[in-house]
Amino acid sequence: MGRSAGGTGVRRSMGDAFHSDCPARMVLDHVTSKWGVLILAALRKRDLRFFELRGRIEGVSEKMLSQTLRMLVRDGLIRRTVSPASPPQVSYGLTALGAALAEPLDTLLERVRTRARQVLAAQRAHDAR
Amino acid sequence: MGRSAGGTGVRRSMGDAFHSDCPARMVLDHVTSKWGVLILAALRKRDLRFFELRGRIEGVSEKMLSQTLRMLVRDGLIRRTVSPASPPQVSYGLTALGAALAEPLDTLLERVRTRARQVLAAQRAHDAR
DNA sequence: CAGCATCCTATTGGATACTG
DNA sequence: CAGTATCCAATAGGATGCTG
Repeated sequence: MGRSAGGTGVRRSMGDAFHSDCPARMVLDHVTSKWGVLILAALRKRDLRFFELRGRIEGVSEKMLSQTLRMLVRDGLIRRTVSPASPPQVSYGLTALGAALAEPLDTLLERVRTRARQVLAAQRAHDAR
Repeated sequence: MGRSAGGTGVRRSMGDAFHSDCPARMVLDHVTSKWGVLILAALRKRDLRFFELRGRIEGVSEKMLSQTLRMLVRDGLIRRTVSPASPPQVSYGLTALGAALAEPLDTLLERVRTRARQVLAAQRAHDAR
């Protein structure tokens, strides 16, 4: 059966889909979400503003950027700071909690980058049969 | 523009959606996929058979397990070994390439586990407003 | 045991347009 | 600049049933 009748109406925002039981699984999904990884890794070097993030993370839409940012801020992994100015200035940075998770993610990212070609080669070899 | 006309018929299996340009992004998505993380981390200790993986990774369906496994094998991150026996015996293990990526993933997983409660607390604090 | 095929829904996420 | 809202398409992924 499952939620054949559309569920009992629980309608949370994002990523809380079915983690009511295992919190770790929820955090993992937030953190390894398509844009979450890239955002967390990008913020390791220094705090960044919205448009800086958008520029650094290729292919992200404003919608997904703000949506993911909101989620990670709620999770306490990212801190949002607003400086009162005429052109609004908002910057995002890692909290201690966020930094602890961003570190292995950044390591992963580096390793993925240096090995992407090998994976491509493996795929071609595999498909050759 | 984009794929308004349904694309030119390119129909690959999984995860290759729109990574024709950036291989690293594709690898990242495979590796941080919902079940990919868990599979890679689970195989760090030792090789496991299909049913062992299914047992260790709570909530995974056979479909997603075999689908993700197939993808990771194609990527050259996981090695699939078949022992000829009357009840078929297939075991999965990390390749050197897979191990390099599984390590930071496992670190991430550990950190997520120990910090899940803090995230939950942050969410509650955030929602209180 | 170790899977694959089919059917179907929920979630992801892109495009576009608008706001403080 | 820093978003939000709406609409819509693609995909992830669960349920179920079958096979070597």
